[in-house]
Amino acid sequence: MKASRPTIADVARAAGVSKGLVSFALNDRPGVSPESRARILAVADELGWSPSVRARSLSSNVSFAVGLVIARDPEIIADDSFFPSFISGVEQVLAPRGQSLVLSVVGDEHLEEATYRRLAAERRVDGVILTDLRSADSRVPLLREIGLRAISLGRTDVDASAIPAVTLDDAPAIHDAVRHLVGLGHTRIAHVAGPDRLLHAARRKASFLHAIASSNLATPTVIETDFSAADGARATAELLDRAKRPTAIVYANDAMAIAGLGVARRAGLDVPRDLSIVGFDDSAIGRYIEPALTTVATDARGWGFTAADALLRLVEGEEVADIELPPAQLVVRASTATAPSEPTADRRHR
Amino acid sequence: MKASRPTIADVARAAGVSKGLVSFALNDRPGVSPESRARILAVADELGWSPSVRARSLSSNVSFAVGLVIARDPEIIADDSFFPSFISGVEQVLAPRGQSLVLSVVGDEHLEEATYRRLAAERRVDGVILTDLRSADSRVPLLREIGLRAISLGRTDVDASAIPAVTLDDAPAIHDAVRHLVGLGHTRIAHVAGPDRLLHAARRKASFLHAIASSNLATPTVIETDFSAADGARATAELLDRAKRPTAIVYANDAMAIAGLGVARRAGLDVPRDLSIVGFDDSAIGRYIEPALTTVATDARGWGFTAADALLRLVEGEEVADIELPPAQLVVRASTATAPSEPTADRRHR
DNA sequence: GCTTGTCTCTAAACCGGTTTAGTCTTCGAG
DNA sequence: CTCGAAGACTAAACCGGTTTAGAGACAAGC
Repeated sequence: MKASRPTIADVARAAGVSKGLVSFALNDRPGVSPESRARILAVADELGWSPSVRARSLSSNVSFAVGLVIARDPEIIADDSFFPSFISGVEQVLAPRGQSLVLSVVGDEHLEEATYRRLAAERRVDGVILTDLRSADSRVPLLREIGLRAISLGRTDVDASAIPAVTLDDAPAIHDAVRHLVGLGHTRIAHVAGPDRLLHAARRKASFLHAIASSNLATPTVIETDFSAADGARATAELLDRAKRPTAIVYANDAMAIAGLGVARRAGLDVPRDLSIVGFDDSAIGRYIEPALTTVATDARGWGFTAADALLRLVEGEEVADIELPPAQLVVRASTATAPSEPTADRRHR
Repeated sequence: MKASRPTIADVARAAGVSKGLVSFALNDRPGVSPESRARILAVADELGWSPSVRARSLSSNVSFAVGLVIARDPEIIADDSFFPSFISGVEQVLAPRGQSLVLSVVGDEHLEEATYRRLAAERRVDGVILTDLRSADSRVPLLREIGLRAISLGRTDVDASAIPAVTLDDAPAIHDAVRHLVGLGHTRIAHVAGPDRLLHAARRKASFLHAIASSNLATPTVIETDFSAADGARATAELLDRAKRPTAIVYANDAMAIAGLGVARRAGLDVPRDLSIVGFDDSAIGRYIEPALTTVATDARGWGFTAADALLRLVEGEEVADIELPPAQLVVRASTATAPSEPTADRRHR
């Protein structure tokens, strides 16, 4: 009539063996006779024994959990469909392996370092997944200092060998997007980019600029944003206000593209007749708005899956090499069309 | 030159006292002279000591973590802006108190029970926050069975006293929305509801029906969905296909409202001239689309904050009573307007 | 002077596992 | 027949904290 759950000692007593042997048997380690092993497992099962992570963590110096620290304004996370999909991919790996995900959302980057330090000091997690890499990211030396293993989404520019990366190449899709627009006759194509300090945002921007250059177009306008719908709207308004406004805009995420579409419409423009719009993310909403959003699909779920799997392998001591996922794909829908003939350029404003 | 971090024993040795006394001093417990306490704290600080949650958890039988299990398809979470805001509110309470959030995204409800059981069996968390309550929710008896403390978002219909609830009343805002539409001359107002088995979705539907009834309108059409943008689009198409199509639609979330707007547009309708649309969530994107979405704002962040705070108090043994948050608020923007005069009802379809 | 009580502190048990050192059998090789 | 090695198993240490029982010092009360 024990109130609390059975411990390994209870199992040992019931099976008539020592604690140590039970531990061996339960962990599939050699040195246990087949009969004893079977009996121990049977008894453990009968008693409804299950291991206490607490005890196991303490003695084996392993947390059986991985961390994910997201340093973004919650509103921006909400606008972005990346994280939910990403996290579900991570879970898909963790759950069957008995691991947990410790999530921290820290709002601003100043609390970030403290959060990683706490995770490491308290030994809450065995490793972390690094997202939203920044240029000269201070987390790379920080993680080394506090001895926390990590996998990064995209390669860091600090010390590429320090942290294994799972990469997903945006460039081909962005080139395709620009080529697609150029093919439709667009020559003034602008880019509403993410924060320049975020490597992936910078990389998308660079890919964009490169694609424009290789199409022999003039240097385009690029406006930097914080990835929020609000900032996407502001950037769009700014672009449309220009004397020679762009006839196409490539956004760094769907939320901004959708907000931009709203702004364009309010400015009296028809999308895609007067303005073509390309998003990035392939969010569900983009498929249903009118016009349906031409966008770039990245496999966020697969990214989470792969990163989590790599991290667990890393934590278990395996050497993990960088992993390259299939590149992002351009999805052409209805928000892009033939460029307007020149005169149209003045139908703007009110 | 110790490689690993200092333990309480190191501090004790350095301060010339016993382990036990160090523990007392660090936990602000009586029975330590002021001088000893000061010295111990100074030494601990100097050595850079920080507690190991692992050890602390094992000996004190407390996990210092709370769980959140989300049983939804990841795509639906991505469409929904609730969880990111909610989680950031939760973090705001947890982080300063040294607690962690263990997140599980389980995709479908069948894995849910196993997840809770695992969380409890492994003693990963001290309590959980229950979201997306269902009618006759099996988690209520389950949590009792496995002895996991919990706070629920909204009151359960199983045994209201079993789990303290943090409630946020949608009804006034939904009544306001209906009144607002009725005031604009609408008489055929439909509702695109969430899954009926979700209590909050059912409650929103009930509020809607009640508001319609008290406005003396005929029983309206209600279509049930799974909350996804895709299903919102389907429901909208179905509504617009009816002989007597509604002139206004109240959606159970913004994602569906936005998808519905796209469908309406594709059907050749102008929003809000031919069809008024009301969302629910006050997502950022809704503010920027054209027309800007009339919607209902709920304080997801505050909900997370309050629920997490209540849960921690509960875990510490305090009696926690139900907490009622300020009700949701209708936000009128541009997607609602005067009802079209009757003939308009036939401009639909292609 | 002796008891009682309070304060400060130590030693040791404890939480529930893992791991190491070492004992006891058994069996094959020489 | 003896020795060595392998296999099965036990006892005990250990992880890093918390908590309890109790020791010693000292002051107050009778």
